[in-house]
Amino acid sequence: MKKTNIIIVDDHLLFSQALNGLVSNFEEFNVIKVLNNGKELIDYFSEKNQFPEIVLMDIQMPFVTGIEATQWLKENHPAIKVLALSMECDEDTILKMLRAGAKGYLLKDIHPDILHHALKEVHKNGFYYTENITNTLLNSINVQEKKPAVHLKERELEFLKLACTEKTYKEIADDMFLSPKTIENYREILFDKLGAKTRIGLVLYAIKEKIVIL
Amino acid sequence: MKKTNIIIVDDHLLFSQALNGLVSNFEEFNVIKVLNNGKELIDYFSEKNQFPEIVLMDIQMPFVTGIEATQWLKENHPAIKVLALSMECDEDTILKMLRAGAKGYLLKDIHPDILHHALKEVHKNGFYYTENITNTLLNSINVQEKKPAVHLKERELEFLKLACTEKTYKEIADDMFLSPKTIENYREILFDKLGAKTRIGLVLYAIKEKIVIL
DNA sequence: TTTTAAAAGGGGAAAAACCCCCTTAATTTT
DNA sequence: AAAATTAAGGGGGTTTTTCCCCTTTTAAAA
Repeated sequence: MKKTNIIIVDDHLLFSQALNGLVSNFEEFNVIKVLNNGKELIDYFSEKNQFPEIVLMDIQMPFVTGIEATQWLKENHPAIKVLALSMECDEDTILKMLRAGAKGYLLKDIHPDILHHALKEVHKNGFYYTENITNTLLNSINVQEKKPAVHLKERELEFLKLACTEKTYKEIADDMFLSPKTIENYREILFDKLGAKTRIGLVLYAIKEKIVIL
Repeated sequence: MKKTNIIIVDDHLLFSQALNGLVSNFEEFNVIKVLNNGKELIDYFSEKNQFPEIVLMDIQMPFVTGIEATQWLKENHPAIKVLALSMECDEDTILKMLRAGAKGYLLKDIHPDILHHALKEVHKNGFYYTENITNTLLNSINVQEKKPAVHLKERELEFLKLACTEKTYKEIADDMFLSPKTIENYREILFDKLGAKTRIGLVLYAIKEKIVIL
């Protein structure tokens, strides 16, 4: 029986080697390469090398993070399935990874049997999602409890939304029937409240907090 | 043992009555009311009536749909759990319902035992999500397909990502080991390619196309 | 090998964004 | 009624961005 090929990407050598030994013992799987970071992964694929079916991907890595590498794989080798393997369990990281296209997300302290099962599932069904992940997804969809630390007033919100367009402040002032100087005031207030230093910062905040939806 | 109170909301009288009989036979549950549509549900809650723990909610209904009613419940009686019961299985409807706060989603042609199990789960854990639902959620998050009509080169992409930060072009130039004037070139090229007029436009494009993930 | 195209860099100027500190009027709090 | 807060507006400055048109270097194609 042909084994399913796997690549491991992790910058902790000790861990990645241990993982290598572990996975190599699973009879259905075969580790064809162990890489140290996302950069190496991209390099590996850029050369004409043997392609894996599954990549076991760490998240925090130097140069190119697991999130970026996963995104790159999604765009360049969409058939390859990424199973994230991380020590982070914060919602934000999980979501970013899933959005980047990961087919599963495991914590590093799980039992080897779980890993084995997850690998088989990913190979068979194309994904493996634990209850934990499902909950995270649902939390992210049921926004409600996400309390913005800062409370924005109506007019500030209005300005913020307009700041997320290509209008100049002068044009925004016209739209809001205010003087450009007043708009400058709103800008400074929001810089302060949101911890931004430039208009780009305002835009990033507004999108992140879903104040504007793209 | 105190039974868990349930309200059924469905405009198909034949079905809602049959469901009533069915659920009333589950020993842990008790149907306290059968309503015909979302409007009646809101009215019911607006009077001082006995509150249920769980609402079995149909989706397409006249006057106020199941989605609207669920949203209303989330805002006004967040402790009450909604289990959606529908004939629709299209992704969009499921997502809307989940976003409105439904704790589960079942198709009407399931086996009564599944309904029983789902009700117990919802009561115990607060939710019941089938694999189908999980997949829908993930599909909605992995919206891959839409390839940008424009092809961006590696370096342009790199610049674009950096443009989505609060760095000045000068700082971006340093990061990319290029002269600020070269960066200006990239900017102009991207303005042209992406139809942007300002840096804000670049940011909006990059986020929309998931070139940067927030 | 010439031609062509892409990548990198530049001058100069206008517009927009950013910064700090300040005033006035209205509203709210105390 | 006095004090504090908020909304609106401003002066005058620096920095950054935007714009247009141009040169050099490098790489690829004919």
